[in-house]
Amino acid sequence: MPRITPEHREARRAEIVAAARRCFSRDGFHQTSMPDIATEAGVSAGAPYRYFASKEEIILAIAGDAFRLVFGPVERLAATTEVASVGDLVAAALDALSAETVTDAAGRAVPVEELLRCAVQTWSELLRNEAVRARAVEGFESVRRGIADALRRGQEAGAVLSTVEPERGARVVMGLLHGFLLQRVAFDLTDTTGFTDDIRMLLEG
Amino acid sequence: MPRITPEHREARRAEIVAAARRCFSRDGFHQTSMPDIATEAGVSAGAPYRYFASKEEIILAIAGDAFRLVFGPVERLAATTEVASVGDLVAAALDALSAETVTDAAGRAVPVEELLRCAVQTWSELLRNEAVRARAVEGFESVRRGIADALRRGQEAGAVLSTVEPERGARVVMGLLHGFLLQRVAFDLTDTTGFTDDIRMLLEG
Amino acid sequence: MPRITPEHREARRAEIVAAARRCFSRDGFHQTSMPDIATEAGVSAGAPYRYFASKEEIILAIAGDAFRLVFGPVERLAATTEVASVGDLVAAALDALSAETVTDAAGRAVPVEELLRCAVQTWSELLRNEAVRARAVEGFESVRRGIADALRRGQEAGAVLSTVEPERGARVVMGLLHGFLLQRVAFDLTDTTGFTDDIRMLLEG
Amino acid sequence: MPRITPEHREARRAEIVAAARRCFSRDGFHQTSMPDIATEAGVSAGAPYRYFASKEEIILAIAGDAFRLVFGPVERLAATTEVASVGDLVAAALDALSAETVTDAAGRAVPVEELLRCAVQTWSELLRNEAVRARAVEGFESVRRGIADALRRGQEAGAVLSTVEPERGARVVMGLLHGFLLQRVAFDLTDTTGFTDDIRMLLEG
DNA sequence: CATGAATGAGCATTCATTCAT
DNA sequence: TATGAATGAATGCTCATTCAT
Repeated sequence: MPRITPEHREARRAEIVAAARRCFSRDGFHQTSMPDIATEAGVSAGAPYRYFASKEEIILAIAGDAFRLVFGPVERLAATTEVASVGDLVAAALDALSAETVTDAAGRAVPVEELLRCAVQTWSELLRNEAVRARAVEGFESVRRGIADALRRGQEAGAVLSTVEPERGARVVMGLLHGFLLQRVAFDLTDTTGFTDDIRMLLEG
Repeated sequence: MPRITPEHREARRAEIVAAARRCFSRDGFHQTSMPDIATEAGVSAGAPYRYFASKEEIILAIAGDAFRLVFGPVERLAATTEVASVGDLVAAALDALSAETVTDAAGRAVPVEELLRCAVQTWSELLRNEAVRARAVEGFESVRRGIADALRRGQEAGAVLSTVEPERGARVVMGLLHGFLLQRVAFDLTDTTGFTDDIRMLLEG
Repeated sequence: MPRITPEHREARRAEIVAAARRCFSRDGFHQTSMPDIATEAGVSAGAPYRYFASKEEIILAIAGDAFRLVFGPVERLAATTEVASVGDLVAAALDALSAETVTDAAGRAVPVEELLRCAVQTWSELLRNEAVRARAVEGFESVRRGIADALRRGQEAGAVLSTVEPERGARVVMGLLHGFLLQRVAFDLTDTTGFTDDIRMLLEG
Repeated sequence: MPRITPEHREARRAEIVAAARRCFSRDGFHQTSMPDIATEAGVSAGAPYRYFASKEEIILAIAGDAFRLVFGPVERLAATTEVASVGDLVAAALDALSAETVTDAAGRAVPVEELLRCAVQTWSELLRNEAVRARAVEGFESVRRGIADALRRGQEAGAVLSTVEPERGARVVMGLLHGFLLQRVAFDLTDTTGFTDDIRMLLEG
């Protein structure tokens, strides 16, 4: 019989992840030391190792979150939204990405800004870390499939041109979303509405 | 009087940069040590310090190259191309990004793949390195201006909708280019033609 | 009044010692962690500390066992055997050391192989651990005295040369026993009979 | 062209080995930290890593020395001595082991006491370190062969019983030598002459 | 009594950088 | 100039031990 409840354990783990996310967001994966994370979490130097076998596992957990949480609203939207034009779809997705926080599986609010800063670093990491890459690709494909479905439904409803191939069209939409995210987090271009309007303009004339 | 000619010195510097680029592309900025770079360049451990004050300066040099060289062809294209539709512009840009190598200021061929892998890492780096950020923003704005000009010329020629605001429209085009580059280098989606066709389809119906 | 009986307590302690012995034999004193021992014993991480104040105390207990148990049969033999030649004595001792298991004070069977592997490590340990040294010396001297007595009885019976000084002759016999044990456990030379025959040959011509 | 001569490099390496030997002899392999070794050698914490890839490599080097140097005189003796009785052979060997120092390949004097204390620890180490074991077995077999040869020559000269099988007789002699070394270093029994006399007495009546 | 979570000092190792030659 | 040996601070990680429950 454990001395702490599974809930407590889960909460402690979440605190460490949150601390790591703050550190990574602020200083980067490689400029953050394990003692930094422990200090930020207010625990001892050894404590994180009771929840993660290595620093890489923490990075992996956060890389997974970055994709899952950031694109969670987009996926839900793509699955449920009324059939709409491509412009509507992109606009709705960017809108979903513009919240201050998103909610994780346990209902905790996670700052989108932190997640995005970690997500960009994940792109570097997946270049030579197979575990990170696998998680990123899985997240990417999941969102892409969701968007492709939405495009398909749009075509059935006549709101999307039937000449667009949904799978490939979804790739272009993903490109726009990633492109926007990069501009927002790395180049401080945070004007979502303007970007959305411009896309509509280009797409719909 | 110098014991080595400026040309020799410049060539030696370029060798070190090229070695660093190979290492960074293969192993990442932070998994590459200065001795690694020296070894890859076939010089002594101290040699790089005669050309760069620190590892950060090498990263900075390569970050600058990554943006300048990758987007150089796009800029030239935006400046010189016959006025065209937005689809044409994007297609031409992606086409330019699909070469095996680009040529640096001294006429040396530089593998695009290496540059792109460094560029993605630069996005991480600029999050907390002001010097890298400055260089990246400078490159970004330069390309964006070029594209905006091209859009303006397109509007004058009637090939681009006059309702598009060139500066902001250029931002969307940059988003598409970055989104494509990320997919190519991080998610192995290398089908340029398909991507281009899909963009055209979405843009032009 | 205790919640567990002394018997239970003693049994639990013996389990921990046995687990530690297996770990030490397999991985060495210093490559075995306290959690390793607890896991091997199937108890909690804190449990060993209710029976031993420190890891060193466990090592000490096992060091004592190593000498006491390994040489127990030799001592009994030296005390009880019919007077015999030196060759007989050594042969009988090596024979006693060749059993699969020996029996501890509480009647538990303990694998000789494990004890020997711990004994060899004890030789290292006693070089700088006074407590271990004391226990080892005590065991050594006890066995040596037993062998000296046997030699004395042999001399009285005319089976051992009267010119042999028993105390010092016993030291040579101990050297042979230790030398054999080392060869067996460290150099995989397990041919007891051959070794015995050769000793006889050398001793008795 | 190296900045230090190979001689200087070799000397530096030898200093580090000597420092490690002192530390290991005093505190044991596992109680000695790499910083301890560096401090003892009067060099920086990183310096040993320019000569040895890891702590294990230092242990390995010293394990090799322990066997080679300690038994070097014995091997030379076995190879060159006038044919003699087994008692003479053992006596000469123990005599050779009783010097204060032995000389390594480069002519440096190495304290025998230190080597022996390291040798005893090597017996522990070889139980679970294949590299150490290989080196130890190689040294053991080499000496044993030398002793077997000496026995064979003794038999030819009529000084050793022809019924003794040299290879196996050599094993008994090795047992006596190891047994003596253990007593000397671990049990403070340093009286070589007494031990020798007793062996003679037992062997030759 | 027993548990196992938590601690925090300690360790092996790396690496950016310096500087005597 | 160029070399490469040396430095030493910093890092990821382990583990003996404690103690609240």
